[in-house]
Amino acid sequence: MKTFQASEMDETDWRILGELQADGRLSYKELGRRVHLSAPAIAERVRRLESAGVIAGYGAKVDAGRAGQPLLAFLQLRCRPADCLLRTTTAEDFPEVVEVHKLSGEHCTMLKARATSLAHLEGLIERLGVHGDMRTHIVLSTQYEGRPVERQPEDRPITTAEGWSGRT
Amino acid sequence: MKTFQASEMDETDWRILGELQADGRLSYKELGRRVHLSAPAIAERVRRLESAGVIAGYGAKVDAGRAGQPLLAFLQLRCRPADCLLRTTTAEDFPEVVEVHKLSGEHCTMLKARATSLAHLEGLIERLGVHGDMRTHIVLSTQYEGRPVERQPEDRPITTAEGWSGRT
DNA sequence: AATGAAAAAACTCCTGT
DNA sequence: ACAGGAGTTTTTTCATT
Repeated sequence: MKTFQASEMDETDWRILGELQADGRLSYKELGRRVHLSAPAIAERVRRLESAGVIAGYGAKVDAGRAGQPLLAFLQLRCRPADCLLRTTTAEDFPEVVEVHKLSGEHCTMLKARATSLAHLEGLIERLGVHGDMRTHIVLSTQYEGRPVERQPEDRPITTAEGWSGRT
Repeated sequence: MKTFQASEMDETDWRILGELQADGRLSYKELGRRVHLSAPAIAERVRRLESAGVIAGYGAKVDAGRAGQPLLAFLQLRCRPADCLLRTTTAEDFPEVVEVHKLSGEHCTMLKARATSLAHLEGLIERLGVHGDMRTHIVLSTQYEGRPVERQPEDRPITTAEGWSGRT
């Protein structure tokens, strides 16, 4: 493992990252053509990004709807600590849950789940509900998902009330 | 484009889908070895999944944290219809927003956003806030994300109160 | 980092079952 | 619908500048 900081990534690295997120099967040759670098130069940069863990792997993007799971929902769970979902169950118990995040705030967990039908979703909610209070948000439509991670612009100045400015 | 239903996917198709989601760069030969099929047979199945849109593409998986964006937040927005986010802005205005979903319920939109720092996140929230009420959920840690879409088990029977059973 | 050549690997076609 | 093998193309890697 290399010590490689995100801050060391130059514009070319970000372009490579963008291209590879859009098409993970690009050859070094084609990738080089797009970012104006030779294949060996590309190969070295990609290997560096991989060994630094910036590129964690490559995967097929599956359209869940076309794979028979058209329903998407966000479920906020406020567990009873005694039998919190994260302590008493395992990922295999809920194959429809595709993301699990621990949250700040009153709801301890945010789940993202896919289901084949409303009946399926209903059953899932019922199975999850025993672990605590739940707030369900059914997605009507998705504008976009899986947007590539890209370079962020400089932090913009934050408007601060004059009387409360942090340090002068 | 073929008329290809998700219901026609057999166990082998699901295994292929699983392997390709885990590693989108597998060769047909290696993929065939794993699911016990020859390379030509695999190639045909993969092409069928691609042209049916079940496989929407291939991409590099980027570790946002290692790419300099360690912060993740879910933002629920209840827009004023007049200047709803989805009507008055474009994706380029908010590169930190990686997902946009329209929701049922009182909050019309669920956003997922990544930021480089708390100051950055603060600025983002401020810029988004002008479009309506917002509820912010900062992710403390992510248990998992990007779980592969997999075959769902049969719908389990839903417990129904006797006196309210739908049809008898 | 670019170029060019050698080596390796992948894909596809074809035939047979 | 699938397996096996040969041929062809592409990709990767190495040496050199």
